Amino acid sequence: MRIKNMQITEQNIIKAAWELLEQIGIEDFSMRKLADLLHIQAPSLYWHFKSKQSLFQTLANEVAKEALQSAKLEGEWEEQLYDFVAVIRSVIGKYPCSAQLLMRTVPSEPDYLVLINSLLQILDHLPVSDSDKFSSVACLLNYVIAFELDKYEQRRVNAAMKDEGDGGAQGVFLQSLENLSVEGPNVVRRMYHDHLFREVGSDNMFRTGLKIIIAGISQLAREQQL
Amino acid sequence: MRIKNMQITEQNIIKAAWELLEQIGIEDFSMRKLADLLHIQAPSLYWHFKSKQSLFQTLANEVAKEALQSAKLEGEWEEQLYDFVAVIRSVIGKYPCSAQLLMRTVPSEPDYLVLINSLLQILDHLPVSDSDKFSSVACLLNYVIAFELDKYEQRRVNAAMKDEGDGGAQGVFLQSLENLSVEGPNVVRRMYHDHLFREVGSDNMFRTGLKIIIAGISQLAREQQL
DNA sequence: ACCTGAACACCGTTCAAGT
DNA sequence: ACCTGAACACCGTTCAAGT
Repeated sequence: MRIKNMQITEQNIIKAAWELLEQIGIEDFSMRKLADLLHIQAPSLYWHFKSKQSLFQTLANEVAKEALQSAKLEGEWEEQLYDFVAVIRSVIGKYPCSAQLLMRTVPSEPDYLVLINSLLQILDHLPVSDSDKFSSVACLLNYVIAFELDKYEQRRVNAAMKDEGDGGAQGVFLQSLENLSVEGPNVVRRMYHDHLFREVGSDNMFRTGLKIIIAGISQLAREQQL
Repeated sequence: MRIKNMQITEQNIIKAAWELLEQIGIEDFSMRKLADLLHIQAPSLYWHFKSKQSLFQTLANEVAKEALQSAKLEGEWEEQLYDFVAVIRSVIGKYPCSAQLLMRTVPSEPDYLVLINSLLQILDHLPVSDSDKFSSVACLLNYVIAFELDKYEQRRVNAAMKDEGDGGAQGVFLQSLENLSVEGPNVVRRMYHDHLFREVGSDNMFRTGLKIIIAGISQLAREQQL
């Protein structure tokens, strides 16, 4: 007996799934817990989605869809690319665990394909081979997904190390940081002491990486033109 | 009773783990199956490794260690970077599922830190901020890991779609490819028809992406110098 | 020091049966 | 058409007990 006789539809399964991802993360996400949240039994979910994987695919596709809707394509191709990827990032930031979902999803869902197509369109007039365009788009997409993934991992690790003493993972990390047997300067340690690790996932770092890739694509086009 | 009285050591647990990853992939990897392969009971593994995650961390660290050993640092910084990342890629290709292992591992293991340090050292003399150096290295590392990950996914999906008719995932994919409701040219479809998707994971694509990022870093340094 | 047996608290998924 | 109960074949991990 369901509370308030609420209808179980694909749409509110999806809504509950986002909620659950928000609450417990993707590692602990289970079909049983999702069913609990909806006040139904776990096997019922399988009438609406043929597997957990296909539910995840649907969620990933929703992210792609929203990114597409939020995109505004204006200005030069560099600007278009920059803004589009920034939009993708903000959408990934909005939906919990969406970077992981996109990462483990093969881009076969329709909206994901349209997203890739839109990125390819921006580059289509550049004087480079199709193969190079493809590489460029893959590079950009991987970048934004991996960036948000790292951020998530960083937060998770920080949270886990929060209440530990010197014997914990934090202590081990600091120790190996100090004792790195490297020839030449211990650059990592220097950066750690400059609190640079706190910047992981920051807007500033995001922009830098994105600028690197776009400048690289630009250079590729320049070389072809000769 | 173990065959041939073989000693169970961390080293041969690790060896067996690589074997198991090779045989069944990371999705189906389990501590019980690993124990079977070693002819011991699953709980015995927990005397040597405190968790599955820590075993995976150790494996990831081995990959970093080998990449470090294989690296030869010669030439200009662009060349050093290019060669180093290429070496990392070849090592990832050698160890089964190592891209996934690196992806889900936070770089706290010593050799992984040394690896990052080595990459940072290559950039250390460039006239850019520490933050930019850090972004650059993160960009490169994410690139090579994501590249090999995509390749693995692509193979997995292709294998799964192998023996399916029009009704299967392949049919669905082709259909949505044809029917993409896009404004402007369907670039994705064009590329598919040019067999460009088969190139995913190719050496050629790898080089292109790597060149893009390194050219981008180069540009960053040039801008700072003014 | 190193290993096992039994158990705990979970999974994803299937399927006959219910309404 | 949509949902449930019971079950299958698994997981990771703990822990008292054995040698």
